[in-house]
Amino acid sequence: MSKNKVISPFIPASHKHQDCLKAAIVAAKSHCDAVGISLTPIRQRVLELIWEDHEPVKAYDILDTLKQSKSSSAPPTVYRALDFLQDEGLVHKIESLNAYIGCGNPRNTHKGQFFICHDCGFVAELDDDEIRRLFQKKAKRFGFEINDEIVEIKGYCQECRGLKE
Amino acid sequence: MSKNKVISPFIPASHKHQDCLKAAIVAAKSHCDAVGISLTPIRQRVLELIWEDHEPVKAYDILDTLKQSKSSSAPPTVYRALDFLQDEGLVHKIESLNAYIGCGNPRNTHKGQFFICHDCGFVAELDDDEIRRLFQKKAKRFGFEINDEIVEIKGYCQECRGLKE
DNA sequence: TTTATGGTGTTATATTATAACATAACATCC
DNA sequence: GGATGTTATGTTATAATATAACACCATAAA
Repeated sequence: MSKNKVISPFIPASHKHQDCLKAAIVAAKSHCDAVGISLTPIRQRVLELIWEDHEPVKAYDILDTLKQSKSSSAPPTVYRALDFLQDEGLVHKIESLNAYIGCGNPRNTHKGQFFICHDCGFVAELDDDEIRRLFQKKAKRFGFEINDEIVEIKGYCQECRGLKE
Repeated sequence: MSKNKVISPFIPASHKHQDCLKAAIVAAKSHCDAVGISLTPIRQRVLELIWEDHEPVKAYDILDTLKQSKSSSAPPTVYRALDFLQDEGLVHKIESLNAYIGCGNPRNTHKGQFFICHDCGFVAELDDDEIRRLFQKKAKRFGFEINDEIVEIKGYCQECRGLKE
């Protein structure tokens, strides 16, 4: 089966984001139930904070927020939750920003392709086999066996480009 | 003009690396001369250290080496040199490794696509328009304007795959 | 009841990168 | 020649990101 999915599109800043967040939590819960692992309160809270917006979130920003309600929070609190969420495909790290973004399509293995707007910070995620096939084609030429891919494309989303005109 | 260049291929570990290093320094000097900027001793030394190998090099490893011959070296010494070298396209940062790799094809603007071997650490660099065109095609669908791309593909090079059999 | 296991608490530290200000060396130009 | 500008470097401090190591506690399995 070939995937050319848009996992997270760019959506108008005006959208009702509460729905995105709720859907993400529901999906996360059902994923964890299905796999038999536990979305503990800390992990769920971290995931919620990451889904506060469609922008990548920094680990220490998460920590600052956690501390407000739970003074025992420390860097390992956040990084452990992030590790868990990343392992489960609920969150991806944007390497070039040292920041973390929610994924609405939890599957253990996939790595997305990210489009990141410089202006609004929104991130769109694709899960696109056409891109992967092209990488495979390139790799094959010199006998390289791919097992991980990082694709982070920066620029300006449609909405922000409109504002600039 | 369409580019489908292999900027740095995977080459046998047995190759005569001194030649790679020399060529890189010559290319860097002529680039800097042409552009009218100065490859100072510090900058050249940092570039040489990065070209010690075809593996990405960490900033603080560079610093440790610099300190051996020049005790005044400090983090800014290295990061300033790295900034200069990156601006000139002489060095690229591998975001997912927080490490820096030499580029034998200095041009101010380009960003390569990197293939990184998990085993030997070698990095191959492409400068490939077919990949860029595919990104453009994807971006166009949702009105995204690309101005920067990060592509870091991990896996196993031919030589290391051979060793594993 | 013991023994694993998974999750969290806690302290400390490692790693990566930048801010801010001072100084030096050299060029230009009145 | 002296003022000024520019580029590069020196120096100290600190910010930002991430992990190590060990203690503790609950719950499940044996």
